[in-house]
Amino acid sequence: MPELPEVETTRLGLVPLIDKTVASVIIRNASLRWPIPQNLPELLQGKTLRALSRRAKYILAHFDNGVLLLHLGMSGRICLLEQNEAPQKHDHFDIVFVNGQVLRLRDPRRFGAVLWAGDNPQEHMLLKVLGPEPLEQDFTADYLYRNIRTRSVAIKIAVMDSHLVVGVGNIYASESLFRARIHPERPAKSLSKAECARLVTEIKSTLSDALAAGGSSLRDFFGADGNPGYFQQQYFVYGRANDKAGEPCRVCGAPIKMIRQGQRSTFYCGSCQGLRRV
DNA sequence: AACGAGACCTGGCAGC
DNA sequence: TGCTGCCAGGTCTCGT
Repeated sequence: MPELPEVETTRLGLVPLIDKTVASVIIRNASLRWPIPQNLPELLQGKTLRALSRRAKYILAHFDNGVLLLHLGMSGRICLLEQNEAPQKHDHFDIVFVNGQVLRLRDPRRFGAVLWAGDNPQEHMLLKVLGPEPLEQDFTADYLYRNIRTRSVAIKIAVMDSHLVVGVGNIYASESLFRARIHPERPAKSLSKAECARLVTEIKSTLSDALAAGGSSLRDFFGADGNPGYFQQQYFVYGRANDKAGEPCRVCGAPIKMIRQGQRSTFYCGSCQGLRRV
């Protein structure tokens, strides 16, 4: 589920909780990626949610006394319930508000996180090492070019590195490289400045398009089934091949290919994304 | 400094 | 039907 658009969609869905006060916090299973702090109930009880922001794939919930970090990992989902419901198997964490609304984290694989970052979240271990936001102005062709010049890893691996730029997950790495006509196995440092410019442009537009699509599915997102926002999306390459065969490229008709990079699946069109300047 | 592999977990599905 | 193995949207940590 959670690539950047899902996280942002989740954040927007929680906005109705702003200015609501916490009645209680329930930790059913603290063993996520890092343990949920046991003192969270005392920290949050009686405190009011003042704002919601996002950094990379972290949701920052700003309370009177500090910031709670929420990360969805691979399989996490946060639901806003209008009233309490019986928890299901993987419902690990609730924040119950005095008006009866409930923020509930469901995460089968438990790669997600719920952490207390105090009143200086930008200095938190996990946040202070992050690269620029892809949609902000400081993520430029020049920035990318300067920061991959010494890196021989494949460009697809590089753009998924959160120290370089945040928020580009496995789906959008493949999609952005396709749209920029760059082969995913190209060594990062082999990209020209013009290619960096294309890639930056396409990362921004791919994520913007996906955000718009995610936003459009907001109404469904917190429904009983928690429909993800991807159902109406048409990927150029992601998921359009397996080991044996590929569906035709939407641009040129050549079969999409699938390879493994860094233990993840990568999809590309060998014709549109030819290996040049290696 | 940079890289690759391993680690954390559960559920779903293909193949036998 | 039931078992086995592989795959999945993330990202930190460790050994080289």
